Amino acid sequence: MAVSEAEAVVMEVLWRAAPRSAEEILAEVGPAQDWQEGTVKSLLNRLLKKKAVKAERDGRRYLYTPLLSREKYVSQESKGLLDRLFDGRVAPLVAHFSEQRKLTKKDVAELRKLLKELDDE
Amino acid sequence: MAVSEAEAVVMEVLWRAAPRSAEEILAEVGPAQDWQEGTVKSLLNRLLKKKAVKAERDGRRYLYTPLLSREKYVSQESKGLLDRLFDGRVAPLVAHFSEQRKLTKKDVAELRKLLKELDDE
DNA sequence: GCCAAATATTTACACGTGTAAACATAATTC
DNA sequence: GAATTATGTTTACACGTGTAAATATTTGGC
Repeated sequence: MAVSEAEAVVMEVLWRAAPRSAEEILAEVGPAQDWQEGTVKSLLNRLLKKKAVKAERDGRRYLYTPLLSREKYVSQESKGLLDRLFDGRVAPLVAHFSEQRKLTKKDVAELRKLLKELDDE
Repeated sequence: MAVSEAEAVVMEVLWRAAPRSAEEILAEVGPAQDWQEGTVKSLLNRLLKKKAVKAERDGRRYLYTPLLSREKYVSQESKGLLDRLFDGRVAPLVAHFSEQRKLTKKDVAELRKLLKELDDE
């Protein structure tokens, strides 16, 4: 089953650094999300059930570590969107952002570089 | 409230051509989705409630027309993904697909062209 | 050894979603 | 005009999600 959006917030914390305890996760995410301890615990337990994280006892608490990699998660999410909305093709996606004026100068520069590098292969 | 995934399937049909009746929508989508009539009706009613479509009577049935444009929907979805996973920036997204070898030759050619056109502005 | 603090586990609850069955109503056909 | 057909409307139900309260358990401190 898929990792939900709230669960992904917890995963992001763990992807930044792991292993971590529920308390540490709350400390990092609490301010932004305004969550209670119980909320984080529930999310962690659901992530455990989904095998997206594992837990190991550390004294009286657990430390959580991702089993699902960010790369894999990002791939799934991105591919989903691409397939659903852009017929699986990248260029139309970029064209869309271009039309929406969502390409920054930095984006354009980086895309140029990226394409150039593709040449050299 | 957001248009859900099953609802979006119905929207796609209406975006291809509208107005359309529930029956027509089912005919187009049924084979792929294996839905019953009632399912389509429910989805249409939810879309009505969300103001994503409007309905006008046509004899004994209704004809449905999108109120939410595909452009707008695609923008919302795309921006959501971009913000959640790529810090709102397009180049890293494309880099991701590049690393995953998801860029076809056609994509690359189109991206080149797109960048060239951005030059001429 | 008992209490309080820290932590985990269980249970909850409202809402959205996917999926339709059941029911209502209106028009059509015989 | 009664039965059938087409269509819409209401209700349902299981599951996931966001959010947590309630409860249980462990353990460190006295």
